[in-house]
Amino acid sequence: MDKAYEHQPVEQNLYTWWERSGFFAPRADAPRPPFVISIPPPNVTGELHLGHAMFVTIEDLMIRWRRMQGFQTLWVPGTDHAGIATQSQVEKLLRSEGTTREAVGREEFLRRTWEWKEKYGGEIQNQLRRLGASCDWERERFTLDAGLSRSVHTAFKRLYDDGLIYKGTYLVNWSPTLGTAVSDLEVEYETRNVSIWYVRYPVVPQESGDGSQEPGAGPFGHAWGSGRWAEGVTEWITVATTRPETILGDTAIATAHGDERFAHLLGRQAILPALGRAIPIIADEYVDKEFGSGAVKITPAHDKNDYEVGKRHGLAQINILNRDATVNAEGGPYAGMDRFAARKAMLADLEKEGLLVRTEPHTMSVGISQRGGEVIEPLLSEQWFVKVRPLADMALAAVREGRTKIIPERFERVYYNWMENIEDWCISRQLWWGHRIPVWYMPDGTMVVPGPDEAPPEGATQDPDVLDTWFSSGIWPFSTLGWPDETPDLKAFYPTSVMETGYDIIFFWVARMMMMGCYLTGTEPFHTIYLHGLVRDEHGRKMSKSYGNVLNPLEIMDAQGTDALRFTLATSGTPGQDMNLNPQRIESARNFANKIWNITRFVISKGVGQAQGAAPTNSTYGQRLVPAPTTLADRWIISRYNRLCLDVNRLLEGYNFGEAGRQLQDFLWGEFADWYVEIAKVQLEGDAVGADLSVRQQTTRAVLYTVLEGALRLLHPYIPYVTEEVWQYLTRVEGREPAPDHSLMLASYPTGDEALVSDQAEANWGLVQELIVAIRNIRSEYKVEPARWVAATIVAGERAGMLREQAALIARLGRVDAEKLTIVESLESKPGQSAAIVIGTLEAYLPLAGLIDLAAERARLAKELEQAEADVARREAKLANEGFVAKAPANVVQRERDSLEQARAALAALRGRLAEL
RNA sequence: GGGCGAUUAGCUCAGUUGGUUAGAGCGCAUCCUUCACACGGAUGAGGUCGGUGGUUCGAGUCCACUAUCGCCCA
Repeated sequence: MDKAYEHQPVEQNLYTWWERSGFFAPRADAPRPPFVISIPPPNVTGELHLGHAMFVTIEDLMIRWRRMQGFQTLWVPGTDHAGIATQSQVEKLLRSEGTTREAVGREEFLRRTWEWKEKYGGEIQNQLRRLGASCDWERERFTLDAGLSRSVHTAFKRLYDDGLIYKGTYLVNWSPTLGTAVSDLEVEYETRNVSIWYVRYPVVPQESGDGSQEPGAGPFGHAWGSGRWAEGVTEWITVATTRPETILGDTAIATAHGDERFAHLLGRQAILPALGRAIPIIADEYVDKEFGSGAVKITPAHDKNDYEVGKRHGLAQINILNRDATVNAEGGPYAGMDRFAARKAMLADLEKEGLLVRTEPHTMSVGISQRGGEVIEPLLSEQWFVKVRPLADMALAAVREGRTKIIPERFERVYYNWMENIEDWCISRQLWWGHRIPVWYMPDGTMVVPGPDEAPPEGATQDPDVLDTWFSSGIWPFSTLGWPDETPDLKAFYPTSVMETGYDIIFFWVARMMMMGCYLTGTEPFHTIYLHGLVRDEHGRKMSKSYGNVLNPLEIMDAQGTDALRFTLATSGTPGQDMNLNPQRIESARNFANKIWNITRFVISKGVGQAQGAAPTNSTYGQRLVPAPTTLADRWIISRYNRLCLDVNRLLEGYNFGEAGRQLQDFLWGEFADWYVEIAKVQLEGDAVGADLSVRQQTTRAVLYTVLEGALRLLHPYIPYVTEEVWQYLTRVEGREPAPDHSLMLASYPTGDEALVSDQAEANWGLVQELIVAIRNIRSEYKVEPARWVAATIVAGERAGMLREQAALIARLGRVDAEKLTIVESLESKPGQSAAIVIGTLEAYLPLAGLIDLAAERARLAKELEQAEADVARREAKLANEGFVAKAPANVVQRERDSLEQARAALAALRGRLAEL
């Protein structure tokens, strides 16, 4: 083994070996309970980012842990066709070739997109492999593959036949640059500083009938743009609007009920600027008297609220925009202009005609396309919708009744709130890349929805639109297992166990899977939803290319290793909480991998492992450890190890992956390496070999082996590569070919044994540790050269016997000369020129002739005395409190009494010592 | 407008049902190239746990209010 761990040569070899050996596939060799995860499918042409690294880390952690526990684990991988994202990429490519998708036609466009997918799709899968993902690649799926397309078709047909899918003309969110409708979820809202314009409309004089005019002409016949359009008008009504161009689509002006300012105008008509159309002045509950001028223009085809008002009053819906957001023929003089150009032109004309009363600054929430970033246009168009209420009710019940749990729990409320207020889901997209809506139209316009295995009728044409990508993602947990067919996989692995993903797609994806799963399969698609937080930069900023603070997981893996990245992601945060990723933490995690490497090097160098001829798989402490009396230190580390096993299992069961990982690191580094390895060096001393090893030496080796090997198992789900690599070194027997399945990832996960946890061993060794640290502290404070072995006298009362047994360790680890270490029950006269240590009832003296400055020693002890006094006072007060003694649990009170006793002893000892000096 | 989260050491974060002296990593100071590891070891400094009030024998932890920052929904 090299001196330092080099991840580069290790990772790819191990992964290839694991994958080729079929370790990732569920094992059918014995009846085992299943544990199943469907991967959140990344965009097929996407590139790995930290969000992917995050989900792979957590999901692989769960999968490897459950696999080692003996579950029949299946992690289904796959990719998503990502309609808009992929189509945009290919359109960009076409543009660079000077053409467009419309120009090349649908068939050619799809051919090009598949070509694109073949070229760039697949990269992401290899990147997931680099992360160590132990998913079953044999079962990999793609949302647009034949099987899944059939599932999508089946789902559509079922919902359609059940009356849960309908087509209709409604106001939808329109993305002009993408040229498609998007769902409510795909619109983000941004508060913007805009202007609000007050525009006055002429009111039709009472005597002039219906007020109809020549198109475009003002009330007295002057043309729009003449500057005289409003000449002669005597009565006006002023509205406030942020979108003057939509005046072209106005079909009413509304005021609040009972607003006296407008009472006399109700029932009369106003004349639309530019178009000269007469529109009614009405009253509606929607209008807020206090807002703007108190009167609002109503444009039912271009605003959600206006749409509702329009429906209440039977107003016409006039669509003034084309699909590219240019003004259509309804816009009269503005036809052909872009929506924003039309706004400018309209404002200029209003000004010219004297209709623009004033302009005020205004803040409002603007709908932005999540994908393209442009302003979303509410547009009236014919689309397909899912009637979600019945589905949502089933999905709600599944969580309410506890059949599906959400972790962290607080997201359950978010889920309820959304499900309860859900609106119908617009599922049609005016795109080409995706599942084409399986509806055909006969020449007479009749709709036909054949099943997936039926041919569409002769002469029928298929609906041109495709389905929202989330529609196919919504059935992912079961479509990937073969649904609607009752395949063996579906029977064995559905419903799945855990859905693990970021909380940012709880509505987009998780909620939709719940709805679709509950409805189409009659059961909740997973029992647990675990939501992780978002990865941000070290100062909590969102990572973005424009900001330049993006960390690339591939670069991190190259530089620090996959384990370093995984361990950092797994242990830096808590469930559901955003994580500020500090690159220094990744470095620490890299160092941890190196530490593991070197601990193993040490253990192996001591002849543990190969030389023992160990048969390690399924080794446990009970079977492996030489059944001989062990030292206190052995009992201590064995106790700590077993406690760790119990704690880690408990934490993992509770999805506390971070805490479990941190405890593993603390144990392996802070206890095993920092203490037990040093202890082992002492316990292994002597030149015996082979059968001549003393029992103590054999036991030490067994403990080293057992604890390290167990810790590697515990850590494997976190850092699979380094643990597997060193485990191979540790467990392989020289000259013997390992079994083909000799892999840490298939070893059993340690459970821990309560019987081996010893509070007494931990307390006793704890005291020894404290004593050693105190000796080192004195050495450090008095600047004793490291090479100098000091003398020490320890006064330990009834614990003298226990400490005497540890004399060799105290001497070595505290750098005390073993010849000059005395441990006594009590001491008549205390040494003079020496530094004193007081730990409860235990005292120790280090004669440091020539180094002790009496004044300094007095000051040092005085400081400790001060602390001891405060300690005693605090405990006395606590125990003097009747409420505490009466109400606190007995063990807590007893512990307090014991501590007080110790503190008093320390106080007395310190006072005595100070008096002597 | 409704809801959620965060606020703990210089920085990034832990702290599981309330119970000894609140922890880690990085950074900092002093020392150590002792035969597993300088990607290391030893020792240490550093925090009135955002604020106020409450519940309790006891609050970083529970409750109320509040400040700041962030997010979600409308």
